[in-house]
Amino acid sequence: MANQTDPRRRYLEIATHRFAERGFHGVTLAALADDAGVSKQALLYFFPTKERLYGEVLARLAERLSSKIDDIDAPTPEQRLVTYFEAHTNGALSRPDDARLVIRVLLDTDAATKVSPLKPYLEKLVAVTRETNRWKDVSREEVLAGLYKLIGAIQYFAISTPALRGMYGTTTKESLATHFSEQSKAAIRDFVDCS
Amino acid sequence: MANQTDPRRRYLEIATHRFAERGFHGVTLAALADDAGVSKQALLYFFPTKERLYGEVLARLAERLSSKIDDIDAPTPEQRLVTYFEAHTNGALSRPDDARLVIRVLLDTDAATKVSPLKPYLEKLVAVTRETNRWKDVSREEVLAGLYKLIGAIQYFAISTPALRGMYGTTTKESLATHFSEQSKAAIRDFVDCS
DNA sequence: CTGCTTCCTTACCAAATGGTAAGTACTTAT
DNA sequence: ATAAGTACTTACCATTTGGTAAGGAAGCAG
Repeated sequence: MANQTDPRRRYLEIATHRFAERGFHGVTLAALADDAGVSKQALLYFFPTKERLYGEVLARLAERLSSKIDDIDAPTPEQRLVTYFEAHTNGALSRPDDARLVIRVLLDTDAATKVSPLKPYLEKLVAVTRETNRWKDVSREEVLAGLYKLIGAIQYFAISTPALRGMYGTTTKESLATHFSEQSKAAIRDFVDCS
Repeated sequence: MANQTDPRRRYLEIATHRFAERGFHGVTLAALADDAGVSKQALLYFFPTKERLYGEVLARLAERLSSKIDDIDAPTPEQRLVTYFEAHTNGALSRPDDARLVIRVLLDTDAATKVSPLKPYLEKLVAVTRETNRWKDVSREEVLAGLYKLIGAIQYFAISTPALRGMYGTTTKESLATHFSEQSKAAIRDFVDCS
């Protein structure tokens, strides 16, 4: 596996997990190095600064988000959307790192930031959605608002799972996740072809 | 106004804003002191550590969240819910500090954290919801999952507004907010009395 | 006037943090 | 055999960080 042979990539994966978990300011180079079992300078050999390392983590995130839309192979736009959203829901609930990173990016982005790593992903989602019959003639803004309502709920729940486990225990959290998953799938179908 | 006479409270309000904006690790005591126009030690006079200051910020947040449910005066549980959610949507979109704080708490809470400042708020929401006819005989888990879907979308959009303004400009962001607000209100009514 | 409380100041400090400099072991190409 | 590149290491450093110590001005009670 590449983890064993490509140190640069390995460090990026460790950093992705930690930044997702604790945010940019909550992570130190020393902690990352410790995670990887190397010295700080092993990281600085590949990434000149902490900011640049974080930047690469976000660039890879953007790439993953976009490619998960592109890689879907389904005959109709409607099926593409449903397939994507269901996969996204399952993925976010079982491995919430990307959802956490996305939300951290949104939290840390102020109005002065003109370029966001999330923009291509959002644009792509809007484009795919507007290929469906239901959303064909709807304004970009209205489509994006609808997408936000759907994705927002999923992302929000996904990042809450550790907190829910802490508050209610594992079994209750599992039950919540099951209910949420079902309700989300209904919402997805509703989004794609209702009314 | 109390801002002029009660320095402790004034510091708490400044801290609330900054912690919402940048997170616990993204804020330094020196920056807060600078915001307030005093020295670091002015803050440490009232709050022994940064952690305790943050703890008080979160305690006040929890108090605000709960009281916003309690303070609503409406004849039926259904109306209470609709009133609450619509006020919450408007509030979150116009002043997203609390939404940001809530999401930061969720992000920073791991499964080991048994006590969350958000728990009383969630419990209260579940209780009010289960007073309605629609949710009367539904399990707590299913109710909470439904609430999450509704609130999650609103919170997620609320914290995104600066990023959306940065990506698309003020006018598009306003248009998005209007569409989102409308769609949310429909979802609220749907949640309370549909099917 | 004195003593007490409130709210703040300057001076200081140890630890942590991001980052630089210089050197080293191992592999690969010539 | 040697030069060059890869992937590190230890040693070090300036700055920032949360926090301590000590003291002082303003208001107010006796």
